Amino acid sequence: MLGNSKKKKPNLRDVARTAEVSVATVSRVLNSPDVVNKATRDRVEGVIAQLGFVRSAAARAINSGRTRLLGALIPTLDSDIFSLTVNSIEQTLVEHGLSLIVATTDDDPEKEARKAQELLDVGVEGIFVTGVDHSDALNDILQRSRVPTVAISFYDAGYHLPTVGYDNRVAAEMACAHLMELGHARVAVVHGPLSGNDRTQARIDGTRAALAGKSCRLYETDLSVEGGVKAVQQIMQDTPRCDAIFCLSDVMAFGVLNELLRMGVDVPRDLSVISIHDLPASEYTFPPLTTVHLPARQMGRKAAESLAAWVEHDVRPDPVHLASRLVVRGSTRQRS
Amino acid sequence: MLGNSKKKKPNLRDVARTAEVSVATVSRVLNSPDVVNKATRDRVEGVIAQLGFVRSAAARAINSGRTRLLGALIPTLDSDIFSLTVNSIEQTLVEHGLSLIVATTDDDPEKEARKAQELLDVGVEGIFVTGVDHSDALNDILQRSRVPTVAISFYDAGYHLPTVGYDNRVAAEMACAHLMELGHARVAVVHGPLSGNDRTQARIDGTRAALAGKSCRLYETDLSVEGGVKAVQQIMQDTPRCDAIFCLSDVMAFGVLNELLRMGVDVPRDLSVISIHDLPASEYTFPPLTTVHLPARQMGRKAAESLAAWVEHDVRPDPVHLASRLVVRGSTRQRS
DNA sequence: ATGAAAGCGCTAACAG
DNA sequence: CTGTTAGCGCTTTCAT
Repeated sequence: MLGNSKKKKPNLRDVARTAEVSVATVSRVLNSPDVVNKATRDRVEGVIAQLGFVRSAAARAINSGRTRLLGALIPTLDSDIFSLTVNSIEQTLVEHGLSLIVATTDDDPEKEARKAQELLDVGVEGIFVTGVDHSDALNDILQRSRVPTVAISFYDAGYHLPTVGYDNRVAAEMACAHLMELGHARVAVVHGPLSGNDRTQARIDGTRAALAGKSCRLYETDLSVEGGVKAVQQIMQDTPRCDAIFCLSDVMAFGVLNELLRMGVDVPRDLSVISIHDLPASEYTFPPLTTVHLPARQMGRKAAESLAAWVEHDVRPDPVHLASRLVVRGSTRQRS
Repeated sequence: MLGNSKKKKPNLRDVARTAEVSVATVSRVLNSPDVVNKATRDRVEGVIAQLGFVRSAAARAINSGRTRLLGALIPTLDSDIFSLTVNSIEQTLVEHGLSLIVATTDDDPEKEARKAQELLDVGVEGIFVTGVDHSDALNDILQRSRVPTVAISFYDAGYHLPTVGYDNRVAAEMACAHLMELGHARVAVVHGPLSGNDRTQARIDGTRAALAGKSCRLYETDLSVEGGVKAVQQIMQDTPRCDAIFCLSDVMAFGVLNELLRMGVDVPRDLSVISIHDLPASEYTFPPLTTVHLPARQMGRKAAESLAAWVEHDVRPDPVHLASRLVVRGSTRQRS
């Protein structure tokens, strides 16, 4: 119980005084201990421990010009869609001695711009943004601050910021190709909200292109398990005779699968279900979900490495394309 | 395109110089605009915009002694278990003008202590820790830094830190009580790793107490959907005649339900399945999962409000108990 | 209403 | 090896 509860936090000078050395010496035992006489060092370290001294991050930052803080603008952490990636980003950044501030945007461009400014205000040295479709406000803020920024979840080599992500359009095309191979002609496409979500838009574009000529009907719903459930109810009412349901995200597919089960529709006998994402749970649904694998964790790692390098060594990273691949499991089968 | 790409970031002095005023005036237009002559203010604001000046967070922090940064030590963001809470914490903190740094610990006490130190090093003013069982190292660090800290996911009024959470033991008891009401006597308990996880331990304690006298067998597995799948395989081999499976977290229950389905075991006819958590997906499993609702989002909000108040107004918050409640859905039924 | 100047806590020359 | 001292960028009296 050394807690001098009431006293203010001790600073470098306090330590120096009670250790009877100069502030420079204290600073040295903190930053390059080996340069300091063992005896003095021990004494100083003793005092530091005794006083419970902690260097002020602010003061360090002001001198070094570095905060070692990075910020991430993420739509939401409310589903596995982004939290896997954020988890991976954080773990990778630690290896570089960097910390991560998360800011959720709910796919609202205005909120995104506001939070970007807040991130800059707290002094982040780099930012992760999600997707490539942003408000002018955000682009302005990013441009004038000149803070290294990488865009994730979307690969686009021509984008003005380095992107680290997958080709959402191609992912959709892969799923559609599989559906067509299986002979499915009438497909219901279940997707989340379009506003502020370029990933969804790209997937829809890919779907439209791949399914050209076939009967394809779009169902917009919440990007959630519940959204999938609702979509199925709608679909069975509108298009009971479709061959397949294509969900633009596994999260909705979970709801679709379960609701179909509840309704007594046999997947894949009566209907194929396919999706995009391949979340950890997708391998264990009933039936196991056929889906296009998007390497969310790997994306987090790559993005973190790219931004870390940019921030640390001032090298603007090249865009990184992460290949997606179709994982055929039990929820799709040849049309009978 | 005002981007003087090569130049260094402008500072207060630069602004003052080009606006032909003193630094004090610039500082004023930034902090108390109304005190400054409209004309001067406009001019200064113009220069600020023109130069793309952004105040240094570090310098502000050094003066105010505030960083407006909070840190959260979270086991993982790899499942909905904590990401819902983190999402909610972040959203609440924004309302208080605070930012959140996330640090994942993988339920590893050592890593937790290390990350706590890192959080302090970057200057957080407050910390969220998960659970109440921590290494001495962490407790030391927390104590000497005297940084406001609240513990979440676990309610314990007697803990040395304010807790905001549920009574994990009671949650388990509620589930068991339901099972007993239904006449189930042989239950298989599926739980995640115990090491470093006091929530799990408390739930097991509650289970043991509530099920005293009944046949109850424990199955430890990964805290994941896959973990649930594996556990079922084990259970069906060991204890094929059990009446019920009690999962200590919904995440595992998802796997249990799906694997049972795959095996052709009818839930709830052949077997009841019950769990703890009530994640967004739990309402839509097949059959819908009977589970003890843990208000994860509300916990995030409460915890954030508590810590924000502590940090801002120096009022140590009281512990907050969040009631859990049994949500009976379709996965349990009277033993026949 | 505005300016001059003294710090805030620390790092980094530069001397000894 | 250790001390002196000049900043870092900004806020904040205290004058004017």
